[in-house]
Amino acid sequence: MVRKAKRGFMRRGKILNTPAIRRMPTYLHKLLKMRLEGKVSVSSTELAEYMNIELIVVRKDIALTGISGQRRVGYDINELIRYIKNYLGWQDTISATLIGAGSLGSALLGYDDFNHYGFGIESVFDADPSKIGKEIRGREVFDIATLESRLKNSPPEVAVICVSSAAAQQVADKLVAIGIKYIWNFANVALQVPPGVVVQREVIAGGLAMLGVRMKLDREHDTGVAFD
Amino acid sequence: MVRKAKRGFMRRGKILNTPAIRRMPTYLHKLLKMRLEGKVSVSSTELAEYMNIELIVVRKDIALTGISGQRRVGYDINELIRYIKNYLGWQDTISATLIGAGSLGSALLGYDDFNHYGFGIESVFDADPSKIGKEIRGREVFDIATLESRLKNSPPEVAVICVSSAAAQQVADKLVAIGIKYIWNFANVALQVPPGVVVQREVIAGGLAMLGVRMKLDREHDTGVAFD
DNA sequence: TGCAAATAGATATTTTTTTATCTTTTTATT
DNA sequence: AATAAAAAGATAAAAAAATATCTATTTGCA
Repeated sequence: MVRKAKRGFMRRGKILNTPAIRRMPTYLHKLLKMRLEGKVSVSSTELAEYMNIELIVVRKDIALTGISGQRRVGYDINELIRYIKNYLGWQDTISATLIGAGSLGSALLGYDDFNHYGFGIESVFDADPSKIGKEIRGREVFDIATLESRLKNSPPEVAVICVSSAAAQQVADKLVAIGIKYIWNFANVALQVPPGVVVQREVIAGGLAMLGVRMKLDREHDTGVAFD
Repeated sequence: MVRKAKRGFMRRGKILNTPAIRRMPTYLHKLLKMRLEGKVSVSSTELAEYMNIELIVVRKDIALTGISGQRRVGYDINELIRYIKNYLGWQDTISATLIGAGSLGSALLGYDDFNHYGFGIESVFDADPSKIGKEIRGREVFDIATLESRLKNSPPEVAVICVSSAAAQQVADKLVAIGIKYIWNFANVALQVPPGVVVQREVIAGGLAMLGVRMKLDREHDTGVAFD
């Protein structure tokens, strides 16, 4: 029996497969490594074994990128790298600024894969006088008070927030003010931003939550249930 | 991991609602803050507005914890905190060791919320001679060569891997050898571990992938589609 | 008192994601 | 050349997650 929805659904056109998108960098990392090792093709079986996930998931994910493989052989590694990057919008370099030069910010600056992913952090800001003017991983740390004047003329596409949760909203407001539309937020707060501004939030403790639940389940009775 | 059902299907006794579990720490963080501010009850409406997600999602998530709310009022904050912690298996302290005292490891050591979440990093190991013996965030860094002798008698429940991707598998092998069953892996590799050992992997670039896809979609045609 | 509004709780439906199964192609082997 | 096996590709089904809708309860207020 069909019951008519009052206002119907906004069809999204099936564009954002979140879990699949999140798996892509892992494929990419492995593929880049395989390419360095001189390999030229890869099967979904191989990737599934590496990732410890079901073969069919890998095939579906790869299909999302639109690539064609060769039966009985697999996919051309170079081509697959290109297709994944393209699917993720990583074909050209994404310009970024980092706000917060603490240990997390420093870790991100040192994250080698960003080079391969075309993610370029071009400037670093902090409010801590003991950090301003110093270099972190080869980049000068600017006073956050100068953020507007330094960036407003050609703001980067993305801002990465690595400040304390107490300071994050204030930082976000500044970023919005200079026209930044994409924020990657590592602070432990849900930022309030105007419509049109996209916030991608990283909740570090999310993984700990998964671990906790799994430990609890194991304690209760051991099951062979897979989880991610 | 290979779960082969020739025909029909296997019923999973337990359900793991991954997205819901990952949202829990965010609720928890907000609730802890509200409690500090002296609030005693909270409605799902309030939490939904804070999180920028649908009200009904919040209600479903809260229902998972098994708490009962009061109609027209909401949930008792203290009680909800307790229920969420319990749902996540965070009611007692989880003992942990950290391998890798670089900037990411340091960031985790400084992550205040872990205290509230009952996650206790009790020891820190590194292979870098320039770090061994030094203190990081008040903790002495031990030589990873001493990992076995120091931990084998009473291994912590969880090990956090914050070493380079090149070293991660080797570290994981050591951890498995001393009987650690839960690994929280921040290195950019899929670790190979024996059955029974649980690896929770944090893929930092996953969020960047989401951002990239969103930017691409916006470029192609501006839509008002929400995403996470 | 009675009504409106806010909210939890329950149920139903839709959409998304994962998993299963079937089909085709290609390669290696006998 | 025939055959078997490995892999992609296609289709179908099931499970998981999100969303919509309905119901009951409580509170504040006219």
